[in-house]
Amino acid sequence: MDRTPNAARRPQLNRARVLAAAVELADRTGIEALSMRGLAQELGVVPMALYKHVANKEELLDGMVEAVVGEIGPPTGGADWQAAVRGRVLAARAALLRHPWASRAIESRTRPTPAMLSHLDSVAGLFLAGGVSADLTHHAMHALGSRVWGFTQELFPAPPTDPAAQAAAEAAQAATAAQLQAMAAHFPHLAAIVAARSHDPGSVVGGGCDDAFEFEFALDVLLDGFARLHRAGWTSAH
Amino acid sequence: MDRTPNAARRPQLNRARVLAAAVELADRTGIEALSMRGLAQELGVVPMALYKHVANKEELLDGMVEAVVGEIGPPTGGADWQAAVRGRVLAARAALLRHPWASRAIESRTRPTPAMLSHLDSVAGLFLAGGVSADLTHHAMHALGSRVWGFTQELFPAPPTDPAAQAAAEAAQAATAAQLQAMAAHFPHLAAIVAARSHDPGSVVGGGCDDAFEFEFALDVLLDGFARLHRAGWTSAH
DNA sequence: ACCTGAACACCGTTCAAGT
DNA sequence: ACCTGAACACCGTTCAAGT
Repeated sequence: MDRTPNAARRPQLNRARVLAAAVELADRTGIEALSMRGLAQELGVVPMALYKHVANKEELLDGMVEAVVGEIGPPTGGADWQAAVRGRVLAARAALLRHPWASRAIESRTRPTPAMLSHLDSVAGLFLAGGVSADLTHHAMHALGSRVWGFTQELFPAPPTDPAAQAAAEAAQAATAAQLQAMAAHFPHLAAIVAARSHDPGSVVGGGCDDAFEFEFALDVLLDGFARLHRAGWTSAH
Repeated sequence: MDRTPNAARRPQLNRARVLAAAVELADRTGIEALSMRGLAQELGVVPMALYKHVANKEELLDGMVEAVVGEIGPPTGGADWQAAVRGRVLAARAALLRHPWASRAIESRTRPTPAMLSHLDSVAGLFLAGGVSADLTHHAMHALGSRVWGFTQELFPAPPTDPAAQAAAEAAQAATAAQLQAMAAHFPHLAAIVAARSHDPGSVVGGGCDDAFEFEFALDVLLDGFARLHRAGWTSAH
């Protein structure tokens, strides 16, 4: 058999293989470099062959997000609601850290996918199971925002997800002493708080901060705030 | 004079005119539809003419962000630090709401622009002037994240900034009764908290929530948390 | 049913040439 | 000094054709 040259060396294309290859390619080259044509080439196939398995590029990205969000796995019960939500958010973060492009892909979606809704539903369920009102849970979920996916838009601009460009950006970011002095002159308050940063004296902005610490600090401030409002019987008066 | 046909009807191109036209075009058509070629056409000029005034598209976007962040204006002093920071963040939000594409443009920057650094410096200055330690200020700024620009990645995916696509998305989002029941069956906790939303019973996800309320709710939870840590003499042990 | 080839309507950007 | 024209190396996607 092997009627076509392609079938001789490749298993038949299907949606799962297309999505897996797209995830792998994005892991390797960044989301900006991911194109239908490049993905087709990776699969040893002509670009139009992909369109039998995904309707268009938007649906490809939906499928990739679905795959990553699906990695989060089911919630582990037991703890109080504050610890349970914390654990689930950090599990989402762990999944996203494995795919640096994923936060950008999630941001670019214009509609939630089933796996996204399922994850949100499970987080909401942890609040409600802990006795938090639907009203407070609703506003708490909004306040978490993209933090329920394990990321947030950071204070300083994000480095590109393309690994090569990322290395270049980090090299460019290593500030000289002169640049540091110029910054201190123009932005004295920033210079003061940058001096108070947790780690890594080698870089000035963007790098040099402990991402995990900052993420958990903010998460805990929010969760403590929610707990306080819950204990006080808070309701939005609407 | 009027040597060229173009000079007869248009003032000479310069960086400010290019940036102003880009901002206006993005306001009207969305950031996704903004192209160097489209912008050139808007200005009655050939695409390559733009490259005398901006190095490339990235620098064009830098300039646009610079323009919007520059609209925030200088801080108003007087109040306690918590109110001062709150006011400044809401001023940033007001500027960004005038340009729906601006949050996406800020997200896409890989390096802070001078106006961005200046705004960050002014916010840091408000904390420090209120007696908050550089250490706590640093982590508080990280916790605010993109909220210092007046936006955050919301829980549900963002509608496209292109006004036409936005209208289409909203129409598609108006859920039928059947869809609502299906959602309640699959995602019971989401259904429960959506039912507790502030406003607008006509839509199910994404719409239907009071953006201003959610933004200020989260901002106040964070600011209250920072104030509490400040009063308790909190330090990160590093 | 699935893949291919050629084509269309776009991009950002370079280079050499005009005035 | 500033703008133009033609070209290059890309995009996503359509349509009609192959097997």
